[in-house]
Amino acid sequence: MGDMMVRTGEMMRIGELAGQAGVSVRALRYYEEQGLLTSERSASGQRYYTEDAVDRVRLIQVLYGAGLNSNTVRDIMPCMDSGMASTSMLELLATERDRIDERMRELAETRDRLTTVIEQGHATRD
Amino acid sequence: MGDMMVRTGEMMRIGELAGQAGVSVRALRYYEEQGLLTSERSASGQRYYTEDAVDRVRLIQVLYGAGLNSNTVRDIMPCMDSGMASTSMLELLATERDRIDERMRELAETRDRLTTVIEQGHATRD
DNA sequence: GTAGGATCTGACGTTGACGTCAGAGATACA
DNA sequence: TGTATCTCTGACGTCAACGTCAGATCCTAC
Repeated sequence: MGDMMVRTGEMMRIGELAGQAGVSVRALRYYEEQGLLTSERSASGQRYYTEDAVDRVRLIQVLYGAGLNSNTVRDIMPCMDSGMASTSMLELLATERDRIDERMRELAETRDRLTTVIEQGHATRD
Repeated sequence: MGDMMVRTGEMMRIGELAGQAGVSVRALRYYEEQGLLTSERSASGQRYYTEDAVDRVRLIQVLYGAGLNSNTVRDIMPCMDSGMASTSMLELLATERDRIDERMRELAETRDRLTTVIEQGHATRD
């Protein structure tokens, strides 16, 4: 069965992809379920991935980390790959970027607030 | 019963606090449950708050927004109020501040990545 | 004193990105 | 050929910060 696959030697199975990308096997299945990641299947249904899936998974993680949800990630993944985007895509991208900027401003404010308390605390400790 | 309360005139009930602080009534009860917010109770069990509860609730929101959980917020609230902190508190504060800094770095990276794609998209559209 | 809104205490529901488990088939290696 | 490990598909569990609902109680205004 294995030799019926094309380019088997160059491909990896889900466990190795999980290891290389630093996520769980469950997460990879979830990404596929959400339409964020595709895989070739062997005749018996086993998933096989090419090397570039590693970067793709890492990108998914990064976008999730920035607070985007599955739907948004699915929408913008194509133009992250291709570098091409329609006008509406560009708007979406800009919206998300602005959201991230706003989030960073909030975080900066909170950090400054913490810093103030820390400095006060050090000053009080004399 | 009402005239058994002290300083009733200066205090507000939960609905008004929710309105002034911009959160839900349910959220305020949850904060109390988590030990983040206290209230005086009337003989019949109604919650009453002073004006400064508004700022306290907003601070809770800000800290939640920065990704801190209830336990951490409960731990650092005292020194946010008093400006005084023990050595271990200062460490906790610094840890959280560093976490926020790290988070901001991640966000900046993602934002730059989105910006690159946006600029590529605009360039392609000629 | 009574209608109507505000508040009370449980207690179950929600959401998203997975974790975890069960049972069965697939693969790799001695 | 055996067997240890990996992978498969459901499907239910988790966690945090609340949302929502029920039924009872409270407060305010007329």
